[in-house]
Amino acid sequence: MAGKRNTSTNRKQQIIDAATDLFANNSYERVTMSMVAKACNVTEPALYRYFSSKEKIYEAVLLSLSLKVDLEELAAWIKASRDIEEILQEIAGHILNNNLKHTELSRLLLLSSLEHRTLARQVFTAVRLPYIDLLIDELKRLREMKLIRDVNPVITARCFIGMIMDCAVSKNLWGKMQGERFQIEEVIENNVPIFARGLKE
Amino acid sequence: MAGKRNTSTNRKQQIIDAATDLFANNSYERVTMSMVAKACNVTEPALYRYFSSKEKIYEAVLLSLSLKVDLEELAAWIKASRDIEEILQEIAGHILNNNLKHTELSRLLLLSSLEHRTLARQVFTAVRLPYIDLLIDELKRLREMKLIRDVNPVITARCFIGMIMDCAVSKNLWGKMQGERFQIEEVIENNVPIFARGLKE
DNA sequence: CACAAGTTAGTTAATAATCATTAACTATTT
DNA sequence: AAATAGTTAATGATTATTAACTAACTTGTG
Repeated sequence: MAGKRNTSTNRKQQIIDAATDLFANNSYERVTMSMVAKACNVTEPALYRYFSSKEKIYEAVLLSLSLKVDLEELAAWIKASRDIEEILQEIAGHILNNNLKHTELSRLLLLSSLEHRTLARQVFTAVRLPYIDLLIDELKRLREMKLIRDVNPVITARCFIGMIMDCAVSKNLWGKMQGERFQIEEVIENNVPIFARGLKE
Repeated sequence: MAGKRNTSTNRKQQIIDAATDLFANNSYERVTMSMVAKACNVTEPALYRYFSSKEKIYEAVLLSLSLKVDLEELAAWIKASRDIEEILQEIAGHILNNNLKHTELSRLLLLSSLEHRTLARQVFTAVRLPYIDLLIDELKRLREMKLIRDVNPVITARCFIGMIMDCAVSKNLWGKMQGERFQIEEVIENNVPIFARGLKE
């Protein structure tokens, strides 16, 4: 009945992918090994060949997510700019389109940070903090050049990133509300300029 | 051994209170009937006299929360104002201090909307939507008076409320980050003016 | 006022389902 | 033949829920 076999690395990645999908839509405890196994077309004990526990699978999922956050390119691009609106635009676009284009990710991260207290910090650090730190630097830089007002860079950065992440989550979660459904582009186009204008001197 | 007995209404409220606390700090599946029972100093089957299932307890918790959102007073206050900054300030303050002063609540609501798909809409409607609708009206009003720019009121309102709710959640969740811990007042004082300035003509 | 009869609030003990994990074994690949 | 990828079947823990019973209140009637 069994037939073909998969290679170890393939299978491992398949498990992570399937688990990512599941954890993004259900809480940690609601995802069962049976669900993961079924999604991979194997039996539950097969999973234990690759991960010693459910917790380890979860950790692998988080790790694979944080690896995807690479801000090198974005940072380089941004540091050449002197316009806060352009900078915010780029950051928002990067969050919404590049890294969190699978919007499951933003859900997963929020969800995990809400329920797994110990992992929350690590998740936050891996995904949210890099953006915040980048923006803090930019705010300081522009402030020194007197291009923006004297705001608290830490609070402001946290707030802006939070706003964008909330958009990412809300969009798919609450979808059509008040009779209207919006595209990410519309949301950025409307909100980023508001924030940018408020920062300008 | 048994001794005193509690009245039905007292006990029911006690169960809801205890469950609110538990659901706010653990996900739905992580909260067990045993935990709820212990918190109420009764045995598990006793809970079934008041609620026919765990799900029903959860629903009762959500219901009791949504009942607490009363915007009458806030709405009256706000409609007298012609200053967008003042309006945003009041709304933010109301969210952060009045309704979500037990920050567990905001966690619980976010968490539940993230994992219980069916209840998500109902939770959203109960807690988030009233604020959004109120702000939409105000934005339209001020726009007609040419006091703010021509922005999409729905997107803008959603975004602002999302930003504030994210602050409420983030504050307690991630607490001290980047070496600094902020008070809600500081956060409002920094962010609301940015948003308000960006909206002004 | 008394007090039996019924109702309500609670208990202990059992049930059935689900879940993560392990043991022991088999088939496939190298 | 050695190593790897997978299986079936069992285990033990936890869980929500129910059954069967008991103690404490309430009420209607003499």
